[in-house]
Amino acid sequence: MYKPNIRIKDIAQLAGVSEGTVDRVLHNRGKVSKDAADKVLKVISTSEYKPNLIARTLGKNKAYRIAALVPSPQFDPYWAQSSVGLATAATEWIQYGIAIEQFHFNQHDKSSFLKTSLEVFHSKPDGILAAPLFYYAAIPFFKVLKENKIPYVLINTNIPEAEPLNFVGQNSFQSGELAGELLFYGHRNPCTYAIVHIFEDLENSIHLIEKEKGFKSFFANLKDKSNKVITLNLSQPETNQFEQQLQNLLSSPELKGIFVSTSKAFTIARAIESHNRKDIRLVGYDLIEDNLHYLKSGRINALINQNPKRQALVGINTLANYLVFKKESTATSIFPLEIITQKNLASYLASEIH
Amino acid sequence: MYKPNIRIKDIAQLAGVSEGTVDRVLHNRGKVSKDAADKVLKVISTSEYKPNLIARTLGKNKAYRIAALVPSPQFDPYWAQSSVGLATAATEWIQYGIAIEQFHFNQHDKSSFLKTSLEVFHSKPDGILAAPLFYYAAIPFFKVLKENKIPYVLINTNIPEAEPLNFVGQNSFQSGELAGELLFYGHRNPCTYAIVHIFEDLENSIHLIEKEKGFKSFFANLKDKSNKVITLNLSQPETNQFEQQLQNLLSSPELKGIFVSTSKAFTIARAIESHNRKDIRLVGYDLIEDNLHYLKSGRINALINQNPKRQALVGINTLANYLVFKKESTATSIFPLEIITQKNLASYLASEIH
DNA sequence: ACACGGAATGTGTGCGTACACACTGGTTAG
DNA sequence: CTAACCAGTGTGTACGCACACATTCCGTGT
Repeated sequence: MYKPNIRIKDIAQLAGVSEGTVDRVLHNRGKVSKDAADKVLKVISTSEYKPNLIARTLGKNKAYRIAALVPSPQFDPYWAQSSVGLATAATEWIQYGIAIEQFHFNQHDKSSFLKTSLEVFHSKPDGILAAPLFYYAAIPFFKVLKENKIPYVLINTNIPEAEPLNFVGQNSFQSGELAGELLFYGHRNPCTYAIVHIFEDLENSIHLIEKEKGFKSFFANLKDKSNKVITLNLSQPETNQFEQQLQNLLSSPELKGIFVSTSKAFTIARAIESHNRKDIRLVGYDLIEDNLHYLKSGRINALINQNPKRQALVGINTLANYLVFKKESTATSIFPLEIITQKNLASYLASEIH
Repeated sequence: MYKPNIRIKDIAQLAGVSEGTVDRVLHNRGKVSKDAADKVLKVISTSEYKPNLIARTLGKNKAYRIAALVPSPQFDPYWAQSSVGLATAATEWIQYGIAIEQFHFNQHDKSSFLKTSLEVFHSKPDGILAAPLFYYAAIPFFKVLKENKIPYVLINTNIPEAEPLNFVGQNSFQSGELAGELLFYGHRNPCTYAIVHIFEDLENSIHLIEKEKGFKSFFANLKDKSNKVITLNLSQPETNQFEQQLQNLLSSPELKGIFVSTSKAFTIARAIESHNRKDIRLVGYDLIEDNLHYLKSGRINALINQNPKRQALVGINTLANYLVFKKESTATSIFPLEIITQKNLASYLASEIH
């Protein structure tokens, strides 16, 4: 059975006022007497009015611009995938008059982030999607946005005090716990497990610190407390210092598991291979090509998928829904911690959004 | 930069005819002189006209009815989740004039499926979403639908020869392989692994057979061929026969892993507990309450999430997009094989669609 | 008493498409 | 010779909402 939706015209008739008044009440445009507003609200509360989104969009016919403040896709496959997500979102929303412009910054350079964020602001967009990799540097930026009433959505790294329209990403603490579980699963004897950060500005990278906490927490909560967990901050890959640090790490026979906190697990995989340490398990992040190679060969045991593409997509979707349809969003879109192994990799690659 | 789309009005102007004539040409309604048609076609060919879907839909203002042919949600938590997905989709699409009606059948009774499918057909829906659990019984049904040009989408179980608009579900073979991997991971010595079907009409359940094949294939492809794989078709749970069969199975000390092919892993978890076999790993399907209990306690080691809710949602989305916006879909929407463990369960439960 | 201002309310138009309907000019039947 | 017909063409309106603009109403100041 089909129940036609109630329209503004119907509400106006039921409340005994004009369509214009109903419209003002619905959109809080003011200039309505309490008497009239009450009548309208009464009808609305008993009638489950749902605006026809089709008509609304057609009526508006306004062009919105969304700016995306993200690391440059050229130098990091992770952010390349994110960028693809943005492009995908762009094609989906273009018919609703939404244009998405990407602004890229150097993910290892705080000043580049600051400079690009200024550019974003000066372009006066209607909404912003940002990956605020530099925690403390980003806070004033969002304060300004708030003052200028420009809505913004965060991906990848959360900054709760920035109070974004939405945060899209994973729970980093739980992610670290999961990494612990994946490395530990099936082991019986006490061993050493390492968490490795690679060339990161840790002070600004709250989410990496959280991963580390979760990782340590996993082992601390085991009944058997005899496992050892060590932390390592590595230098830039392909430098002498980097090789030296790995040399030290991999010479320990007790070491049975390495957790890489970013998408750079493949660099460690290479080192493990050249040291011929088949007994060491390796867990890292993300379905980027270099990682997949080692996942397939078994040298990486599991990857946790952060799904950068979908993060970008969902982020844009919230923003666009907010702008076009005035749909409020939930405060956070927490993504599941997807475990990728040899045998379910194909299914992830085959699914449309992975 | 924003490039406004060319409209019918613009084409009419460029071709020097009226909007009505352009409309007739666009829709092949005839009653157009060759002269006028040529002018219009010429303009169209050089202008990349894209109809505004919003305006088209608003103009049509047609109500569509989608029928969902799925197992009854009352007797199975898995299908309850699927049903929730349908309800969610319904609220999203109602504003586009799409109504979704659910038709439930008894998942253990082929004749119930046939009877309900007839009801669906007689309700003359504009589109159908079906979970064709009874493979061979379903084929003629889809043949009739094809003849009547009623579009349909399949979820859960694929019937390739039915040529649906879309199939939404997982690759069952890979799913079985993954189960093997999850049970095997970390084991060194040869053991016995069992795949267990619970109270299913196997002959009609192609997807369960596929899971079994995948499971066996995993062990067959290992270098070490000394593992043993056994298959078991159990009776209805909570019967004497069921308990007896489990008694036999669990008395084998070599048995180290059990893979339950459906969402009923919790029934096996109970049995393992009462037999006190801590050395047996257990892998099953789906985030239903009884399973979660045992996953949290560690009695179930991992669950593969089939995501019935999202399957229903995506299925309806393809159908609705096809009906409302004439958007063609991809032939299949393969879902990733999501691995759920103790440590990433929370993240799945927290994410909006799980 | 009248003009004025501002709040409250009503009316009308555009968005782009689809389709019903009206109109035109030329042919044909009565 | 007029009426009927018809292909070809143009016009107008509905779809439901948003928003600009027009109108009404009432109180206040002169």
